[in-house]
Amino acid sequence: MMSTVTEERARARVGRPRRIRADADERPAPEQILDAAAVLFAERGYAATSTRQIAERAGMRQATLYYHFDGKSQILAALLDQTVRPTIDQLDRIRAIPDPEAALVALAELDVRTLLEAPHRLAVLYASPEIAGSEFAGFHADRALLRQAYVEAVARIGVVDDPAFIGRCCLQIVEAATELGATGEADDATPSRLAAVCLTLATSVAK
Amino acid sequence: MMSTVTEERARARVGRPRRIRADADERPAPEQILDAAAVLFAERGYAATSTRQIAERAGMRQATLYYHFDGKSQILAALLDQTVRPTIDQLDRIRAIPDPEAALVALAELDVRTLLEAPHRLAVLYASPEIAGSEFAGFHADRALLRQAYVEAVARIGVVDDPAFIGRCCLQIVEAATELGATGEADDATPSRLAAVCLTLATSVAK
DNA sequence: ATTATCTATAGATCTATAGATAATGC
DNA sequence: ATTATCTATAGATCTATAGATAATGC
Repeated sequence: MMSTVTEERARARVGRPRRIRADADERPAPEQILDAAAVLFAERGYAATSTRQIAERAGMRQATLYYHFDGKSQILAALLDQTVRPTIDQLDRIRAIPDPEAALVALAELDVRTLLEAPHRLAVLYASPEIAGSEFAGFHADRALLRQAYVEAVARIGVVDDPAFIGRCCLQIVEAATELGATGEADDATPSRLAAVCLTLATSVAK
Repeated sequence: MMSTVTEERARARVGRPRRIRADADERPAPEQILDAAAVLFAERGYAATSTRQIAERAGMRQATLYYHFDGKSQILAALLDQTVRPTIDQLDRIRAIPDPEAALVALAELDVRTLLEAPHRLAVLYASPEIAGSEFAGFHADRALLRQAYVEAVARIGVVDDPAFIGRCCLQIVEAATELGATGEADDATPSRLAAVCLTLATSVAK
């Protein structure tokens, strides 16, 4: 009964305390690790980032990472998942939008927003051979679902000859968001502008 | 005088012979090294490729690389240069094309062809944080020249409101070539198709 | 007892340099 | 003498595991 009156005091953490106290960061350790890793992976790449650097930035010792993740690749896999999950989860809702043009725009806008909000714009790694390995097969399968959704959306509009190609181009344009974000060129208007570019491509008869 | 009659016999190589004879490869060592490195960098990334792996594939011992290049980063720098040099060298010629639309198409087609012909489509590394370092500043400066050329080309056409943004999108579309090439989706028609997409973007009034 | 951390380290790298060596060139 | 290679290695990593330890929970 008295135990309910612990509002003010931060809940004491179970387990041996950290040696380097990253004070005021009350988030669970896995979240701190993912956040630290995202910054470093996006800044210098996956292979060039060591587990020691990740741990240091997360305020813990290198070996502690392995209590929370099975290995370095699992950390990246979790992060990559965050860059596609929100969009994937809404694909059905988007497919149900009656107006085909509105559906493509909705898909592109959502995707751009997801990429820009993803931890430290991790999608800069998308094209990199660093993530070609089979450890990341789950991510690649998800990204294929997304690509397919663009192709479908373009096909539904029904203007262009080759929806597979144009859908692919749309995905490419949307993923430009990450680079725009990284160089500070992105703002609130970016999602709708990139979506407008996709719509232009999907509704212009090839000359 | 007699020395001119050495056609048939392969010219004997100066220097200690290689231990592992990569027979029938008569190219100069630096070329063999660049070729080996391009394959590996494109397949697994820069940081994840060791100098030992490069040397092995090039048919020599790891230390031998350092006779020809100052270090691993110089190898990548030389390769990156090859992915932009042919286009950069022709920028003036392209700027001189009288018809603005033809100029944009020529720029995009040339660039796509350069990217597809570059050693093992090394441009897959373009977006990667692995090459963000200052060792590659020369490459980044060249790429900025290219980006500027797209913006200019779009501005010359004079249809869209925001040539900077649309030019940026064109560059992104052109660089899609590398990924298309890597997944086997590219063919002879790819340069003109991607160029057509750029033209569509540059000549469609935003809706 | 359970949890989350720590210290310490094995074993496998990796880059770059030093210095020897085996060819050709003159 | 010059060139292009080799062998050997220093010194600095890096990932992952083993096992100890310092908290809370019951």
